[in-house]
Amino acid sequence: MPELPEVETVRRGLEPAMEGKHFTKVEVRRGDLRWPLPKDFAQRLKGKTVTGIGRRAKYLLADLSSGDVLLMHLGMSGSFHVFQEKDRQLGRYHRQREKHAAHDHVVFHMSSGATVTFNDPRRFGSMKLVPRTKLDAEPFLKGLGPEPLGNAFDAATLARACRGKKTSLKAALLDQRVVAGLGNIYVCESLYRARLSPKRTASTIADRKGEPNQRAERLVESIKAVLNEAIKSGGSSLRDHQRTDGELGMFQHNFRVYDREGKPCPTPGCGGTIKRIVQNGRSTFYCPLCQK
DNA sequence: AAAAGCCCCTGGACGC
DNA sequence: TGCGTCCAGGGGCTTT
Repeated sequence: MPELPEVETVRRGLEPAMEGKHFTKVEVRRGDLRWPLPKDFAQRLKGKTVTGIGRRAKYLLADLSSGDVLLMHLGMSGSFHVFQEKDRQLGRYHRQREKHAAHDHVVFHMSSGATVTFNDPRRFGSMKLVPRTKLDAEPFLKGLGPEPLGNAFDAATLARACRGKKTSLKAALLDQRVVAGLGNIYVCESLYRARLSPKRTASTIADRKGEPNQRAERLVESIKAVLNEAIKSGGSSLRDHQRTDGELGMFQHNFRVYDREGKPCPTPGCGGTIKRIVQNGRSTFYCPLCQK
């Protein structure tokens, strides 16, 4: 489900509930997520204080007073829900949770009285405890490319990463080693805004020396703009993504191409029709007329 | 080494 | 209403 804007939305929702608080109780109802949680998972969290919650690409990282970092990934269908004591008193907890409670796999009880529930129907999500001193060597994080919203991500960086790549631009942008945090939606939307075809060979945004051309400039600008707008809207809610307060993200209403097969291209004067193709086994939506 | 394919899993939408 | 089929915001691992 969640790409960078959704994960960032979740991070911001978890922050007030968890930062500076300690775990009073941790329930593991189903430990068989993408990778099984270790036997001592709950025990290693209990009593520890969350000193901060960060994000790297689509990973959430909770820094703990024990020196561990709790690494969390939402997979395709994972979500976190925060309930305050007053929610429970008002009966909100029960009303909102009963339908999905079967997939509440991990529950954090925080010293603030807040309950943080990890729900994940497909169980592609994961959690892992890593000593902070070993974070640099963490395999899941090690190969990740630059953060697309960071200053280090610019046309030169992207062009260098795409230099000599024979694969499609779409596949290159989905590759987390090239740029970290984009997924199927925001790749499609970025390519549309940059007026670049998803079928274009990735290396064509750079010259032979790997220097960026004007396509690379446009693409980087589009990526940053789309992600920033999406974060402002609380992400996109298609099937599973919700904010930690249960409210929906709103960016799906701003999709220009994603999931809009057969609809008119929104580019003024274009007159094209959004097409769906399959690349590397995943849907791509684009306008064949104005995306070259 | 790079690129593409396979798979993990559940549920919703669709056609018959 | 009850199937069966296809599809889904990811990504590690395996194969080509």
